Amino acid sequence: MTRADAVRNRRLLMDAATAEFAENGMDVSITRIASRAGVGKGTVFRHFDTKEQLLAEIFSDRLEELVAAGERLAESADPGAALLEFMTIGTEIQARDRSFCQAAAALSRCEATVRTSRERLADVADVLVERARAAGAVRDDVTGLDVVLLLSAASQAVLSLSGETPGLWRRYLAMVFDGLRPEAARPLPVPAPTRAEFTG
Amino acid sequence: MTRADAVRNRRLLMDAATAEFAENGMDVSITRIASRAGVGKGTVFRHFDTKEQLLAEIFSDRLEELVAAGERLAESADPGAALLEFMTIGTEIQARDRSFCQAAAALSRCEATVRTSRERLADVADVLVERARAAGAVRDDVTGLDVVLLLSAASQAVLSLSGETPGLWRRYLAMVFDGLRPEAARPLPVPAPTRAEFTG
DNA sequence: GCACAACCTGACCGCGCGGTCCGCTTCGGT
DNA sequence: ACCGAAGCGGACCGCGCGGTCAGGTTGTGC
Repeated sequence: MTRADAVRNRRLLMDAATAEFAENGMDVSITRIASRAGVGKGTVFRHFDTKEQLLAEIFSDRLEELVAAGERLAESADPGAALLEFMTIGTEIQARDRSFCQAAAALSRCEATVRTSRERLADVADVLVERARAAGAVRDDVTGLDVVLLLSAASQAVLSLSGETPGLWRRYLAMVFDGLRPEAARPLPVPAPTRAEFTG
Repeated sequence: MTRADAVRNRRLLMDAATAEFAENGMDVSITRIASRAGVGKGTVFRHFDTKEQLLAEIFSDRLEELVAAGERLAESADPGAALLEFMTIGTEIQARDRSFCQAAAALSRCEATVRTSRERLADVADVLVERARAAGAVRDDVTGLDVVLLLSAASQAVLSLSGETPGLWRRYLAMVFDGLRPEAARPLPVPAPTRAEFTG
Protein backbone atom coordinates (compact mmCIF):
# COMPACT_ATOMS: atom_id res chain seq x y z
CA MET A 1 0.00 0.00 0.00
CA THR A 2 1.04 3.57 -0.59
CA ARG A 3 1.63 5.91 2.28
CA ALA A 4 -0.36 9.10 2.58
CA ASP A 5 2.62 11.44 2.51
CA ALA A 6 3.86 9.70 -0.59
CA VAL A 7 0.78 10.46 -2.62
CA ARG A 8 0.80 14.01 -1.28
CA ASN A 9 4.40 14.49 -2.37
CA ARG A 10 3.70 13.02 -5.75
CA ARG A 11 0.97 15.56 -6.19
CA LEU A 12 3.21 18.40 -5.04
CA LEU A 13 5.86 17.28 -7.49
CA MET A 14 3.51 17.10 -10.45
CA ASP A 15 2.17 20.56 -9.66
CA ALA A 16 5.60 22.06 -9.16
CA ALA A 17 6.94 20.48 -12.33
CA THR A 18 3.95 21.66 -14.32
CA ALA A 19 4.33 25.22 -13.11
CA GLU A 20 8.08 25.24 -13.58
CA PHE A 21 7.88 23.79 -17.08
CA ALA A 22 5.25 26.36 -17.97
CA GLU A 23 7.29 29.29 -16.73
CA ASN A 24 10.79 28.34 -17.74
CA GLY A 25 10.53 25.84 -20.53
CA MET A 26 11.40 22.20 -20.27
CA ASP A 27 15.08 22.53 -19.47
CA VAL A 28 14.47 23.29 -15.82
CA SER A 29 16.54 21.16 -13.52
CA ILE A 30 15.20 18.42 -11.29
CA THR A 31 16.78 20.23 -8.36
CA ARG A 32 14.68 23.28 -9.06
CA ILE A 33 11.47 21.31 -9.36
CA ALA A 34 12.20 19.48 -6.13
CA SER A 35 12.90 22.64 -4.22
CA ARG A 36 9.75 24.27 -5.55
CA ALA A 37 7.76 21.29 -4.38
CA GLY A 38 9.49 21.56 -1.02
CA VAL A 39 10.97 18.07 -1.14
CA GLY A 40 14.40 16.59 -1.57
CA LYS A 41 15.88 15.75 -4.92
CA GLY A 42 15.87 12.04 -4.22
CA THR A 43 12.13 12.07 -3.74
CA VAL A 44 11.67 13.04 -7.35
CA PHE A 45 13.44 9.92 -8.51
CA ARG A 46 11.47 7.80 -6.10
CA HIS A 47 8.29 8.77 -7.93
CA PHE A 48 9.59 9.05 -11.47
CA ASP A 49 12.36 6.83 -12.77
CA THR A 50 13.72 9.54 -14.98
CA LYS A 51 13.16 13.15 -15.86
CA GLU A 52 11.71 12.18 -19.20
CA GLN A 53 9.15 10.01 -17.47
CA LEU A 54 8.02 12.87 -15.28
CA LEU A 55 7.63 14.96 -18.39
CA ALA A 56 5.67 12.21 -20.10
CA GLU A 57 3.36 11.90 -17.12
CA ILE A 58 2.51 15.59 -17.20
CA PHE A 59 2.13 15.60 -20.94
CA SER A 60 -0.15 12.62 -20.82
CA ASP A 61 -2.34 14.40 -18.28
CA ARG A 62 -2.69 17.30 -20.65
CA LEU A 63 -3.69 15.03 -23.47
CA GLU A 64 -6.29 13.29 -21.36
CA GLU A 65 -7.70 16.63 -20.35
CA LEU A 66 -8.25 17.41 -24.01
CA VAL A 67 -9.58 13.96 -24.78
CA ALA A 68 -12.16 14.33 -22.04
CA ALA A 69 -13.27 17.68 -23.40
CA GLY A 70 -13.50 16.18 -26.87
CA GLU A 71 -15.64 13.30 -25.73
CA ARG A 72 -18.00 15.67 -24.02
CA LEU A 73 -18.18 17.87 -27.12
CA ALA A 74 -18.83 14.91 -29.37
CA GLU A 75 -22.38 14.90 -28.04
CA SER A 76 -22.99 18.55 -28.74
CA ALA A 77 -25.94 19.57 -30.87
CA ASP A 78 -23.86 21.97 -32.94
CA PRO A 79 -20.96 20.03 -34.44
CA GLY A 80 -19.31 23.05 -36.00
CA ALA A 81 -19.23 24.98 -32.74
CA ALA A 82 -18.12 21.83 -30.96
CA LEU A 83 -15.09 21.46 -33.19
CA LEU A 84 -14.15 25.08 -32.68
CA GLU A 85 -14.49 24.67 -28.96
CA PHE A 86 -12.35 21.56 -29.07
CA MET A 87 -9.63 23.42 -30.91
CA THR A 88 -9.93 26.34 -28.54
CA ILE A 89 -9.39 24.14 -25.53
CA GLY A 90 -6.51 22.34 -27.19
CA THR A 91 -4.80 25.52 -28.19
CA GLU A 92 -5.35 27.05 -24.80
CA ILE A 93 -3.67 24.10 -23.14
CA GLN A 94 -0.63 24.59 -25.29
CA ALA A 95 -0.64 28.33 -24.88
CA ARG A 96 -0.53 27.99 -21.10
CA ASP A 97 3.05 26.85 -21.25
CA ARG A 98 5.41 28.76 -23.40
CA SER A 99 6.64 25.85 -25.45
CA PHE A 100 6.18 22.80 -23.34
CA CYS A 101 3.84 20.68 -25.33
CA GLN A 102 5.58 20.31 -28.64
CA ALA A 103 8.90 19.53 -27.03
CA ALA A 104 7.23 17.10 -24.71
CA ALA A 105 5.61 15.52 -27.70
CA ALA A 106 8.97 15.05 -29.33
CA LEU A 107 10.69 13.71 -26.23
CA SER A 108 8.16 11.35 -24.81
CA ARG A 109 6.75 9.76 -27.90
CA CYS A 110 8.03 6.37 -26.92
CA GLU A 111 6.33 6.36 -23.53
CA ALA A 112 3.41 3.98 -23.53
CA THR A 113 0.95 6.19 -21.67
CA VAL A 114 1.57 9.03 -24.09
CA ARG A 115 1.10 6.73 -27.02
CA THR A 116 -2.32 5.58 -25.95
CA SER A 117 -3.40 9.11 -25.04
CA ARG A 118 -2.42 10.27 -28.49
CA GLU A 119 -4.39 7.47 -30.01
CA ARG A 120 -7.49 8.40 -28.04
CA LEU A 121 -7.00 12.01 -29.03
CA ALA A 122 -6.89 11.09 -32.68
CA ASP A 123 -10.04 9.03 -32.23
CA VAL A 124 -12.08 11.79 -30.70
CA ALA A 125 -10.82 14.31 -33.22
CA ASP A 126 -11.98 12.03 -35.99
CA VAL A 127 -15.45 11.93 -34.55
CA LEU A 128 -15.63 15.68 -34.09
CA VAL A 129 -14.44 16.40 -37.61
CA GLU A 130 -16.73 13.82 -39.12
CA ARG A 131 -19.74 15.35 -37.43
CA ALA A 132 -18.70 18.88 -38.35
CA ARG A 133 -18.21 17.84 -41.94
CA ALA A 134 -21.60 16.18 -42.09
CA ALA A 135 -23.09 19.43 -40.83
CA GLY A 136 -21.30 21.34 -43.56
CA ALA A 137 -19.25 23.33 -41.05
CA VAL A 138 -15.87 22.29 -42.38
CA ARG A 139 -14.43 21.47 -45.76
CA ASP A 140 -14.47 17.92 -47.09
CA ASP A 141 -10.77 17.34 -47.33
CA VAL A 142 -9.85 17.92 -43.70
CA THR A 143 -9.26 15.01 -41.34
CA GLY A 144 -9.23 14.58 -37.60
CA LEU A 145 -5.49 14.22 -37.67
CA ASP A 146 -5.23 17.53 -39.50
CA VAL A 147 -7.08 19.17 -36.66
CA VAL A 148 -4.84 17.63 -34.04
CA LEU A 149 -1.75 18.82 -35.83
CA LEU A 150 -3.17 22.28 -36.29
CA LEU A 151 -3.68 22.58 -32.56
CA SER A 152 -0.08 23.58 -32.12
CA ALA A 153 -0.24 26.09 -34.92
CA ALA A 154 -2.01 29.00 -33.32
CA SER A 155 -0.24 28.73 -30.00
CA GLN A 156 3.04 28.60 -31.83
CA ALA A 157 2.36 31.71 -33.84
CA VAL A 158 2.42 33.90 -30.75
CA LEU A 159 5.77 32.59 -29.56
CA SER A 160 7.90 35.05 -31.51
CA LEU A 161 6.34 37.94 -29.69
CA SER A 162 8.26 39.49 -26.85
CA GLY A 163 5.62 40.66 -24.42
CA GLU A 164 2.99 38.44 -22.99
CA THR A 165 -0.15 39.04 -24.98
CA PRO A 166 -2.67 36.81 -23.30
CA GLY A 167 -5.32 35.50 -25.60
CA LEU A 168 -3.68 36.62 -28.80
CA TRP A 169 -3.60 32.99 -29.87
CA ARG A 170 -7.37 33.26 -30.17
CA ARG A 171 -6.82 35.57 -33.11
CA TYR A 172 -4.75 33.03 -34.98
CA LEU A 173 -6.92 30.13 -34.01
CA ALA A 174 -9.83 32.03 -35.54
CA MET A 175 -7.87 32.50 -38.74
CA VAL A 176 -6.87 28.86 -38.85
CA PHE A 177 -10.44 27.80 -38.25
CA ASP A 178 -11.64 30.07 -41.01
CA GLY A 179 -9.27 28.12 -43.23
CA LEU A 180 -11.15 24.97 -42.37
CA ARG A 181 -14.47 26.34 -43.56
CA PRO A 182 -15.83 25.18 -46.90
CA GLU A 183 -16.21 28.71 -48.26
CA ALA A 184 -12.53 29.44 -48.82
CA ALA A 185 -11.41 25.92 -49.58
CA ARG A 186 -9.00 25.40 -52.42
CA PRO A 187 -7.65 21.97 -53.39
CA LEU A 188 -4.85 20.96 -51.04
CA PRO A 189 -1.44 20.27 -52.56
CA VAL A 190 -0.55 17.33 -50.30
CA PRO A 191 -2.63 14.38 -49.07
CA ALA A 192 -3.40 14.02 -45.39
CA PRO A 193 -0.95 12.16 -43.19
CA THR A 194 -1.88 8.64 -42.16
CA ARG A 195 -2.71 7.55 -38.68
CA ALA A 196 0.42 5.42 -38.53
CA GLU A 197 2.60 8.46 -39.01
CA PHE A 198 1.04 10.01 -35.95
CA THR A 199 0.90 7.06 -33.64
CA GLY A 200 4.48 6.29 -34.59
CA MET B 1 42.95 43.18 -42.19
CA THR B 2 41.50 39.69 -41.91
CA ARG B 3 43.49 36.70 -42.95
CA ALA B 4 42.23 34.42 -45.70
CA ASP B 5 42.06 31.26 -43.63
CA ALA B 6 40.11 33.14 -41.00
CA VAL B 7 37.28 34.00 -43.34
CA ARG B 8 37.33 30.46 -44.69
CA ASN B 9 37.05 29.01 -41.21
CA ARG B 10 34.27 31.39 -40.34
CA ARG B 11 32.39 30.11 -43.34
CA LEU B 12 33.02 26.51 -42.43
CA LEU B 13 31.78 27.16 -38.94
CA MET B 14 28.58 28.84 -40.04
CA ASP B 15 27.84 25.97 -42.41
CA ALA B 16 28.61 23.30 -39.86
CA ALA B 17 26.55 25.03 -37.19
CA THR B 18 23.64 25.48 -39.55
CA ALA B 19 23.64 21.83 -40.53
CA GLU B 20 24.08 20.64 -36.98
CA PHE B 21 21.32 22.85 -35.63
CA ALA B 22 19.04 21.64 -38.38
CA GLU B 23 19.68 17.98 -37.71
CA ASN B 24 19.89 17.88 -33.95
CA GLY B 25 18.13 20.92 -32.60
CA MET B 26 19.77 23.85 -30.95
CA ASP B 27 21.28 22.13 -27.97
CA VAL B 28 24.20 20.76 -29.93
CA SER B 29 27.50 21.40 -28.26
CA ILE B 30 30.13 23.80 -29.48
CA THR B 31 32.58 20.91 -29.50
CA ARG B 32 30.43 19.05 -31.96
CA ILE B 33 30.06 22.00 -34.26
CA ALA B 34 33.78 22.66 -34.18
CA SER B 35 34.65 19.08 -35.00
CA ARG B 36 32.15 19.00 -37.85
CA ALA B 37 33.74 22.14 -39.26
CA GLY B 38 37.13 20.49 -38.86
CA VAL B 39 38.53 23.18 -36.59
CA GLY B 40 39.45 23.42 -32.94
CA LYS B 41 37.02 24.44 -30.29
CA GLY B 42 38.85 27.66 -29.53
CA THR B 43 38.40 28.82 -33.10
CA VAL B 44 34.67 28.97 -32.59
CA PHE B 45 35.08 31.46 -29.78
CA ARG B 46 37.50 33.51 -31.81
CA HIS B 47 34.77 34.18 -34.34
CA PHE B 48 31.74 34.29 -32.06
CA ASP B 49 31.95 35.66 -28.56
CA THR B 50 29.36 33.25 -27.30
CA LYS B 51 27.22 30.39 -28.46
CA GLU B 52 24.16 32.57 -28.44
CA GLN B 53 25.84 35.01 -30.77
CA LEU B 54 26.63 32.27 -33.27
CA LEU B 55 23.01 31.25 -33.15
CA ALA B 56 21.89 34.83 -33.66
CA GLU B 57 24.18 35.18 -36.66
CA ILE B 58 22.69 32.15 -38.36
CA PHE B 59 19.18 33.16 -37.48
CA SER B 60 19.74 36.62 -38.85
CA ASP B 61 20.96 35.12 -42.11
CA ARG B 62 17.74 33.16 -42.40
CA LEU B 63 15.69 36.25 -41.81
CA GLU B 64 17.59 38.20 -44.43
CA GLU B 65 17.06 35.38 -46.89
CA LEU B 66 13.34 35.75 -46.41
CA VAL B 67 13.48 39.53 -46.49
CA ALA B 68 15.26 39.40 -49.84
CA ALA B 69 12.63 37.09 -51.25
CA GLY B 70 9.93 39.36 -49.93
CA GLU B 71 11.42 42.42 -51.54
CA ARG B 72 11.63 40.65 -54.84
CA LEU B 73 8.02 39.49 -54.57
CA ALA B 74 6.81 42.95 -53.67
CA GLU B 75 7.19 43.86 -57.33
CA SER B 76 5.17 40.92 -58.57
CA ALA B 77 2.21 41.53 -60.84
CA ASP B 78 -0.02 39.15 -58.87
CA PRO B 79 -0.05 40.30 -55.24
CA GLY B 80 -2.10 37.38 -53.99
CA ALA B 81 0.24 34.79 -55.45
CA ALA B 82 3.19 36.84 -54.26
CA LEU B 83 1.99 36.69 -50.67
CA LEU B 84 1.44 32.96 -50.89
CA GLU B 85 4.91 32.52 -52.33
CA PHE B 86 6.36 34.64 -49.55
CA MET B 87 4.70 32.50 -46.92
CA THR B 88 5.79 29.36 -48.72
CA ILE B 89 9.41 30.42 -48.66
CA GLY B 90 9.18 31.50 -45.04
CA THR B 91 7.59 28.27 -43.95
CA GLU B 92 10.03 26.23 -45.96
CA ILE B 93 12.94 27.93 -44.24
CA GLN B 94 11.53 26.99 -40.88
CA ALA B 95 10.64 23.50 -41.97
CA ARG B 96 14.24 22.84 -43.02
CA ASP B 97 15.33 22.71 -39.40
CA ARG B 98 13.27 20.70 -37.02
CA SER B 99 12.70 23.40 -34.49
CA PHE B 100 15.53 25.82 -34.83
CA CYS B 101 13.86 29.02 -35.77
CA GLN B 102 11.38 29.57 -33.00
CA ALA B 103 13.90 28.76 -30.32
CA ALA B 104 16.43 30.98 -31.99
CA ALA B 105 13.83 33.69 -32.07
CA ALA B 106 13.33 33.37 -28.34
CA LEU B 107 17.00 33.23 -27.48
CA SER B 108 18.49 35.89 -29.63
CA ARG B 109 15.88 38.56 -29.50
CA CYS B 110 18.19 41.01 -27.81
CA GLU B 111 20.88 40.73 -30.47
CA ALA B 112 21.03 43.90 -32.54
CA THR B 113 21.40 42.26 -35.94
CA VAL B 114 18.39 40.07 -35.32
CA ARG B 115 16.38 43.04 -34.20
CA THR B 116 16.95 44.97 -37.41
CA SER B 117 16.33 41.91 -39.56
CA ARG B 118 13.03 41.36 -37.83
CA GLU B 119 12.11 44.96 -38.44
CA ARG B 120 12.88 44.68 -42.13
CA LEU B 121 10.88 41.48 -42.28
CA ALA B 122 7.87 43.18 -40.75
CA ASP B 123 8.25 46.02 -43.25
CA VAL B 124 8.23 43.82 -46.30
CA ALA B 125 5.39 41.72 -44.96
CA ASP B 126 3.35 44.88 -44.53
CA VAL B 127 3.90 45.80 -48.16
CA LEU B 128 2.99 42.35 -49.41
CA VAL B 129 -0.16 42.16 -47.35
CA GLU B 130 -1.23 45.66 -48.30
CA ARG B 131 -0.90 44.87 -51.97
CA ALA B 132 -2.70 41.57 -51.61
CA ARG B 133 -5.49 43.21 -49.72
CA ALA B 134 -5.85 45.92 -52.35
CA ALA B 135 -6.17 43.16 -54.94
CA GLY B 136 -8.88 41.49 -52.88
CA ALA B 137 -6.81 38.38 -52.35
CA VAL B 138 -6.86 38.49 -48.57
CA ARG B 139 -9.32 39.59 -45.93
CA ASP B 140 -9.32 43.14 -44.65
CA ASP B 141 -8.47 42.48 -41.04
CA VAL B 142 -5.14 40.73 -41.56
CA THR B 143 -1.89 42.60 -41.06
CA GLY B 144 1.69 42.06 -42.16
CA LEU B 145 2.61 41.12 -38.64
CA ASP B 146 -0.10 38.48 -38.62
CA VAL B 147 1.48 36.91 -41.65
CA VAL B 148 4.93 36.91 -40.08
CA LEU B 149 3.61 35.21 -36.99
CA LEU B 150 1.69 32.67 -39.01
CA LEU B 151 4.87 31.63 -40.77
CA SER B 152 5.76 29.40 -37.87
CA ALA B 153 2.32 27.87 -37.75
CA ALA B 154 2.38 25.43 -40.63
CA SER B 155 5.93 24.26 -40.03
CA GLN B 156 5.05 23.71 -36.41
CA ALA B 157 2.01 21.62 -37.17
CA VAL B 158 4.09 18.85 -38.65
CA LEU B 159 6.41 18.59 -35.66
CA SER B 160 4.29 16.14 -33.68
CA LEU B 161 4.60 13.58 -36.44
CA SER B 162 7.10 10.81 -35.99
CA GLY B 163 8.29 10.06 -39.47
CA GLU B 164 9.74 12.63 -41.79
CA THR B 165 7.00 13.62 -44.14
CA PRO B 166 8.71 16.08 -46.46
CA GLY B 167 6.43 18.74 -47.78
CA LEU B 168 3.53 17.96 -45.53
CA TRP B 169 3.80 21.50 -44.20
CA ARG B 170 2.54 22.60 -47.59
CA ARG B 171 -0.79 21.08 -46.71
CA TYR B 172 -1.14 23.13 -43.57
CA LEU B 173 0.21 26.24 -45.14
CA ALA B 174 -2.49 25.91 -47.76
CA MET B 175 -5.12 25.63 -45.04
CA VAL B 176 -3.74 28.61 -43.18
CA PHE B 177 -3.67 30.62 -46.36
CA ASP B 178 -7.25 29.67 -47.11
CA GLY B 179 -8.06 31.18 -43.75
CA LEU B 180 -6.62 34.47 -44.95
CA ARG B 181 -8.97 34.66 -47.92
CA PRO B 182 -11.94 37.00 -47.77
CA GLU B 183 -14.46 34.28 -48.55
CA ALA B 184 -14.36 32.51 -45.21
CA ALA B 185 -13.59 35.52 -43.06
CA ARG B 186 -15.44 35.87 -39.79
CA PRO B 187 -14.82 38.75 -37.40
CA LEU B 188 -11.68 38.14 -35.37
CA PRO B 189 -12.03 37.98 -31.59
CA VAL B 190 -8.75 39.77 -30.77
CA PRO B 191 -7.15 42.85 -32.33
CA ALA B 192 -3.85 42.51 -34.16
CA PRO B 193 -0.64 42.81 -32.18
CA THR B 194 1.26 46.05 -32.46
CA ARG B 195 4.61 46.47 -34.10
CA ALA B 196 6.20 47.29 -30.75
CA GLU B 197 5.26 43.90 -29.37
CA PHE B 198 7.15 42.30 -32.19
CA THR B 199 10.23 44.45 -32.33
CA GLY B 200 10.33 44.22 -28.59
C1' DG C 1 62.71 35.34 -47.02
C1' DC C 2 61.89 37.52 -42.86
C1' DA C 3 59.44 39.19 -38.89
C1' DC C 4 55.38 39.79 -36.69
C1' DA C 5 50.78 39.83 -35.90
C1' DA C 6 46.85 37.30 -36.54
C1' DC C 7 45.25 32.92 -35.95
C1' DC C 8 44.59 28.13 -34.43
C1' DT C 9 44.63 24.41 -31.09
C1' DG C 10 43.33 21.40 -27.37
C1' DA C 11 44.24 20.84 -22.61
C1' DC C 12 42.06 22.90 -18.96
C1' DC C 13 38.53 25.18 -15.61
C1' DG C 14 34.33 25.62 -12.93
C1' DC C 15 29.85 24.55 -13.05
C1' DG C 16 25.41 22.41 -12.89
C1' DC C 17 23.20 18.70 -14.69
C1' DG C 18 20.70 13.81 -14.22
C1' DG C 19 20.95 10.13 -11.42
C1' DT C 20 22.54 7.12 -7.10
C1' DC C 21 22.71 5.67 -2.39
C1' DC C 22 22.60 5.13 2.37
C1' DG C 23 21.42 6.65 6.96
C1' DC C 24 17.60 8.73 9.05
C1' DT C 25 12.53 9.78 9.61
C1' DT C 26 7.80 8.87 9.65
C1' DC C 27 3.66 6.37 8.62
C1' DG C 28 0.45 2.75 9.75
C1' DG C 29 -1.00 -1.84 11.29
C1' DT C 30 -1.38 -4.25 15.54
C1' DA D 1 3.46 2.00 22.41
C1' DC D 2 6.04 -0.31 19.28
C1' DC D 3 8.22 -1.97 15.11
C1' DG D 4 9.08 -2.93 10.33
C1' DA D 5 8.76 -1.10 6.10
C1' DA D 6 8.03 2.59 3.02
C1' DG D 7 9.49 7.11 2.26
C1' DC D 8 12.66 10.87 2.50
C1' DG D 9 16.90 13.93 2.10
C1' DG D 10 20.94 15.64 0.39
C1' DA D 11 25.84 14.59 -0.03
C1' DC D 12 27.91 12.48 -3.71
C1' DC D 13 29.35 10.79 -8.58
C1' DG D 14 30.65 11.15 -13.40
C1' DC D 15 29.86 13.68 -17.20
C1' DG D 16 29.72 17.08 -20.72
C1' DC D 17 28.83 21.65 -21.18
C1' DG D 18 30.31 26.82 -22.35
C1' DG D 19 34.17 29.34 -22.11
C1' DT D 20 39.59 30.46 -21.36
C1' DC D 21 44.45 30.63 -22.37
C1' DA D 22 49.33 29.67 -23.18
C1' DG D 23 52.08 28.22 -26.72
C1' DG D 24 52.83 26.60 -31.36
C1' DT D 25 51.62 27.74 -36.41
C1' DT D 26 50.67 30.20 -40.54
C1' DG D 27 49.38 33.85 -43.67
C1' DT D 28 51.02 38.47 -45.17
C1' DG D 29 53.30 43.10 -46.04
C1' DC D 30 57.70 44.58 -46.96
